[in-house]
Amino acid sequence: MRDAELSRVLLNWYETHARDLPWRVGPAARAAGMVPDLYAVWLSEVMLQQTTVAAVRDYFHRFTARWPDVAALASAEDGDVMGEWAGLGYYARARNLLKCARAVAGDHGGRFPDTREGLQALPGIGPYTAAAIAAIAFDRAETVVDGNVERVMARLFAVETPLPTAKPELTALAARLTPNERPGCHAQAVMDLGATICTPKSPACGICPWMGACAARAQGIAADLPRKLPKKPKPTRLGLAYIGRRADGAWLLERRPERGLLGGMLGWPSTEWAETEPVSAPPAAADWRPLGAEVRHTFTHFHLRLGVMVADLPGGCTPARGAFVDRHAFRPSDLPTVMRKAFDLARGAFAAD
DNA sequence: AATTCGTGGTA
DNA sequence: TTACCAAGAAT
Repeated sequence: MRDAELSRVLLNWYETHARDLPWRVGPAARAAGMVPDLYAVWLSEVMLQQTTVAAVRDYFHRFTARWPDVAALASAEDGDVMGEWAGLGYYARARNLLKCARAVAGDHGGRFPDTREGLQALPGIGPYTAAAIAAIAFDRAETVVDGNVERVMARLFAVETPLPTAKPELTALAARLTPNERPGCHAQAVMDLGATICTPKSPACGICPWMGACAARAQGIAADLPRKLPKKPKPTRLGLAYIGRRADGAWLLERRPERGLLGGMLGWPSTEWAETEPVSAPPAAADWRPLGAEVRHTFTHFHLRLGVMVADLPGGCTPARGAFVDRHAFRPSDLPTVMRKAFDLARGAFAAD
């Protein structure tokens, strides 16, 4: 099958199998002249970086309900945006989201650039996201290469070179298939194919529109591709978190530094997380007592075993670190997951109010 | 160029 | 329980 033929077959499949997503204008509506909302496309693409559709859905609805457009988001408080992002992970995305919104509102007259190059100059928009927005929102013939596309191309053309070495080769193959007609639908079609048919494990080759053309399928190695370089083992780090409540019910919390792990997020004051036994570092003088249990949490590159210390803090308490958050202002949902897990473990240790 | 950066679902 | 994986970007 020629490249143009492959693209046509895929687009036909997409007409009837496109997933219905909140931020998407489907192929029928698009053919009728509907255009996706640029803000929705940008927001969803950033949220979808290394994140599943299922995890993104509710966050997308909450963000768009609270901040309906880029101007509203640009005017938001940092802490509100970080709190709304809490639990979704990769928090640099939220910091860059705000930087990007403010750059668009301030430097670009409230309009996103309409080219891949212009988009990629913005914070948090890399090669994938720039191409995706250009293709989906502006219907430009840009080649979108995400994990789905890499997998689909590796199988369709039986590329046995392991990732990430194979990335340039897979990008070139994907570019070959990018049509000048309806490139936005094409980009979403390849990704939908990867997400629903050409899945990482046990791909549904039997119902794949590209079954007849797939080289890996012909060789019986579809499920073995793409090959990947072995990854490094994750070490285990140890730490202690301090969860303190003042007599009036206020909680002692700390805004984490902008850079690094959980950067910009609210959290419990804590020791360093290292592979050695943590050195005690209570944020305020009090009778800290250990909980009987610890939080186990796995980050991208290490496992964490987080011990939890709790204390009732006196009314006139002046902490060395962190600040008190009023009991009514504190929302556990503002915390990143590891901190919320610690709170869930500890809350029973405090007297009910 | 290699590291860093989250989380929840799944086998 | 463990390891793998997902619409990657920044440094």
